[in-house]
Amino acid sequence: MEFHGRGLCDSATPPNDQEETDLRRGPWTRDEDLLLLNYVSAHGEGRWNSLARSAGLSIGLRRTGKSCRLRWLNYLRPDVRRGNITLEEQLLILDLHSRLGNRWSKIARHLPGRTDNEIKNYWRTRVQKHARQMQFDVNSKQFEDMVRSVWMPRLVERIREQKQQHEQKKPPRSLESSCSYSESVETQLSPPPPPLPPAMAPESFVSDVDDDVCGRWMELEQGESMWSVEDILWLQQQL
DNA sequence: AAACAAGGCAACCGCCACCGG
DNA sequence: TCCGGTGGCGGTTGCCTTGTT
Repeated sequence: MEFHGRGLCDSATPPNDQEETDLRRGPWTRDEDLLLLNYVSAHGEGRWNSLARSAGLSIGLRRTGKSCRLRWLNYLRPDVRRGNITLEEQLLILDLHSRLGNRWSKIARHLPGRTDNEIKNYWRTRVQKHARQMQFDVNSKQFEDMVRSVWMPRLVERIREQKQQHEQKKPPRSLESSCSYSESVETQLSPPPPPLPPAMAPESFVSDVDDDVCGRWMELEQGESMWSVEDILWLQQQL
């Protein structure tokens, strides 16, 4: 879906007179984006409040420092990655969330190009929705256990299926040497994340993933929704 | 075609930790 | 030690798009 939401207004509709004299709020215009981009490329990140003051005086960017920072981090930063959350990313988010909880910024550090806001939105709109559909409290131990013991293995299964379909369409190519799931996460998604607490996943699950996830994190660009109707039926059979 | 509902996501808000004076 | 400024973080809001009736 091509959606700019509150994030981008057409610059042909300028703010009204009252807003001209005050700090602006709401959607950013293309002109504002350009001003911020130019300023950051010239002066670098950080010191957002002084940036806002300076830019407000000199180039007419009437935004708070907080607003500038948020716009830069979530939208304008050159390494921001857009598009669907891939199956591998879904798996990683589930895994990390089970260990870290709602520490979105920490989770985001393990997914290059993804912002904490994006991951948070993904969790709230997709994961919580399906938890509700299955009548689970998303904060319960029961839900966490099911994510680890049922949903994550299912995701791995789907990754495997996707891989097989992928390889049927492409000439075979050698994979990197096999490594564990956790190793693959640590090495494929730079920058290197801080050490995680010991995995709570059953050993069978961890070993299950070994050769399947390793070496393929960057291959599959196009994700799909986490749970289809078939998935939910399948899960219900497992319970 | 219009009205409505649901989904998705950018942006805001309030709190907190950190740092320098 | 205190205090104000600043930036980071998680929760929440509100608007646009898409799907359905």
